[in-house]
Amino acid sequence: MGTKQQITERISGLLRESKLSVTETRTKILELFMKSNGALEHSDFEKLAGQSFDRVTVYRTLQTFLDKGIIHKIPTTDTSVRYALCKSECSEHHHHDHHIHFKCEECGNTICLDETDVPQIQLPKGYAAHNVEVVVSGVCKSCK
Amino acid sequence: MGTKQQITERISGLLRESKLSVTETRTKILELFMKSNGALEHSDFEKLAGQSFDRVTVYRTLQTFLDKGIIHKIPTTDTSVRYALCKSECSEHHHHDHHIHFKCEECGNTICLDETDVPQIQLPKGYAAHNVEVVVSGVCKSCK
DNA sequence: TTTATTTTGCAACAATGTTGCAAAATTATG
DNA sequence: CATAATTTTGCAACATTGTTGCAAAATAAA
Ligand SMILES: [Zn+2]
Ligand SMILES: [Zn+2]
Ligand SMILES: [Zn+2]
Ligand SMILES: [Zn+2]
Repeated sequence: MGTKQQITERISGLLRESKLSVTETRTKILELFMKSNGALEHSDFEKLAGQSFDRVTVYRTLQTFLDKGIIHKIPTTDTSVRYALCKSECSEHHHHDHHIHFKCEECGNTICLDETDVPQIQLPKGYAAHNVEVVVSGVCKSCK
Repeated sequence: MGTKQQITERISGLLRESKLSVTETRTKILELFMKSNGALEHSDFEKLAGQSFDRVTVYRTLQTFLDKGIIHKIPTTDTSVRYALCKSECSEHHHHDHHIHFKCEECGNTICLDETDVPQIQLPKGYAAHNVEVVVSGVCKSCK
């Protein structure tokens, strides 16, 4: 992972590449993403940081990161929305997250399985697929 | 589909099989599901019926139908939750919805593709899969 | 019909998400 | 570095969504 100093510089670079001002909140939120090994949901940010963020700022920050292709959303069957860091291939107008997601029923953690490709889906005639989202639930490595 | 009379009787039967009282609200909500060819989200119910339901009753009704295996949830990347009727194989303690879902980017409609099986997913070592959710987005038959 | 049980609707509340705007922070410029 | 231009933040106020307790109403059982 590197030293705290190196991470901070990596984050600054990432923000500047996306033409975003380097601010304290954005830096801290990206740090949280990098430290956590899973997806985060909105309520996590206000807790995880110890310090409490302004809710509005968090909403706006996440939206900005989505727009810039820094993070992506993971579908759920509850009302929460989960977010995870994108890989470097994602950019402002194009997400390239060709991986599936796994949600552990034990620990509740949701992770990106970057090495697992999304499957080909044979749709009925007349349907055109642009994007395929796969979320597998079960028991993860650590909880087994 | 059958006459209105037949549908009402079918609904009564369904409710009684699930050991639920046959009430006006439950009947109307099930009618909406049967009439609509796609998934419904919470806000749909209060509009679609013309008449306005009590919000609390709708929440409780949907939760009851979920518990009894009458409807299932469909994952989304926004905060809304979508629901669709289960096939007859689903029961109180076991859902058997082995199909994928399709969300049209044009009309916004979400439908169950009952004839399309969920794919086999090869997970990394150490992960156990219990359930696989697939949501394909694109352009549907009608919008093509 | 009467009684027992379940369901509903209301009120009150809690949680989540949005908007406008002035103050603060960051970045660009000379 | 100092100043100006731009972007971001935090607050207030509001809107939407979801939850709980409880008495009244509806349904089912006797
Ligand atoms: Zn786990
Ligand atoms: Zn991911
Ligand atoms: Zn369509
Ligand atoms: Zn379905």
